[in-house]
Amino acid sequence: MGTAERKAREKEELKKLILESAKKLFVEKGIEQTTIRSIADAIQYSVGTVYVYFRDKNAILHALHAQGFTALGSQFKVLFNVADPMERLRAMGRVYIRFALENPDMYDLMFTVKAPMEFLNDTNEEEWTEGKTTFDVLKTTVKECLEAGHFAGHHLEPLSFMIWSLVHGMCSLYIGQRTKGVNLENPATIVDQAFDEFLLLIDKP
Amino acid sequence: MGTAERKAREKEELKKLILESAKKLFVEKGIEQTTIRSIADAIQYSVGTVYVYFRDKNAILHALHAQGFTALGSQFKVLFNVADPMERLRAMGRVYIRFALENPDMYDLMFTVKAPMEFLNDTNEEEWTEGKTTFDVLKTTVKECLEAGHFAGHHLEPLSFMIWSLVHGMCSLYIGQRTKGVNLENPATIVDQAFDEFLLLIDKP
DNA sequence: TTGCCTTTCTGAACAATGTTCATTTTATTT
DNA sequence: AAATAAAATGAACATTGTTCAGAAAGGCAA
Repeated sequence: MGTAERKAREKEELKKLILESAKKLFVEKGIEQTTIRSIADAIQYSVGTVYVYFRDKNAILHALHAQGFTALGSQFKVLFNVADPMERLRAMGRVYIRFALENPDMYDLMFTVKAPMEFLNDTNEEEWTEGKTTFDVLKTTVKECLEAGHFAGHHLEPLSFMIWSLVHGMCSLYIGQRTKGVNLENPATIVDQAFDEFLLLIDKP
Repeated sequence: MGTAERKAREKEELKKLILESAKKLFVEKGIEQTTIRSIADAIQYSVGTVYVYFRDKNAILHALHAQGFTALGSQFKVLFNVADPMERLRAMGRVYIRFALENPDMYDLMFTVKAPMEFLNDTNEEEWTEGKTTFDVLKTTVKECLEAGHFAGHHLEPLSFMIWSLVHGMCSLYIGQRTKGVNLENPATIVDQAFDEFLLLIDKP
């Protein structure tokens, strides 16, 4: 019987369709406008059908947030063509910042919105795989830096977390409109300027 | 006529009462449970009355967020008894982190929730006074550090923003449950450990 | 084809929320 | 005591996520 197989495929495709539609709405109109009804409207199915394929809205937002990590991760992968770990680390920072500022809503979903994490809690998942994987990429590079003699006296995990926190903090404050109090000549580049300060700090010795 | 005066005072007091009740609910039950109805219930007035004193929920949340900045600011003030600017800078970091971890919901409201900023936008306010004032306190200390010969080659504003971003990033990721991917011996102290790494970085001669 | 069963889909209905505003209640002034 | 002003009310509305009994569609055996 190829029927069961076909049905499974159709199910999978409808799930994909829901997700595509959700993503389109999310990117175009933001998280607020991405309602279950608007998704259902867009794919021309009823509200109830959406709930057949996703247990709740958190599940949809978690799936979207995972897509964000895939996108960011594939950008990071490219950077492993850079042999020098310090140079790669700098490039990762730039890429991260660019990604955040070009996709603010997606960035919010990945790193600040509660929904994706609530989904993990609700499904009793211990680990935040998406974040862990991406963080491991950073750690790998930091580790190579340490092995190359940089960051003498530092420790891998907390140092990596510190670096991540730094770039995240800048992006988070900027996207969250918390940079109004920081008066610069060119406020639009505050994040890049601050990152330069960090590079200056770690390049010193 | 002392009537008008008394009325004004009564109005002010009811406004305060609403805010106190809102804060209590906010601290005890979090932002989600702080609904207009629950506030109205708590002060034994009707829903409509709340709207007589606050244009909308954003206005209430903005007022609460301002209280948070007052609290944090008064903790910072104490630190100006520390003469050495570098030591004061370190202490500010500790105080900031402690404040964030001890008042996660308030911290969220101050630095990540959109509502307070939307209130500013809606009321056509250009500046984010609360944030600016607190950031100025940091800048003052960083400036003194620069004048004392530390951070050679750095620039005040972006350097200050970088430091703020660093501590904010750590707190933000921790509170937002994004530290699940960072496996440490003692995960509860990840923020402090990462801050130590930062201190190690800036203390290098 | 017909009738039965399973799967899929539907959309009305519910609860919770922010918000509004015509009406009522209370207070003040004349 | 009446008239006026101010303050408070709460029913009603729109919008959300969510549920679930029933309808529709699809597959399968007689």
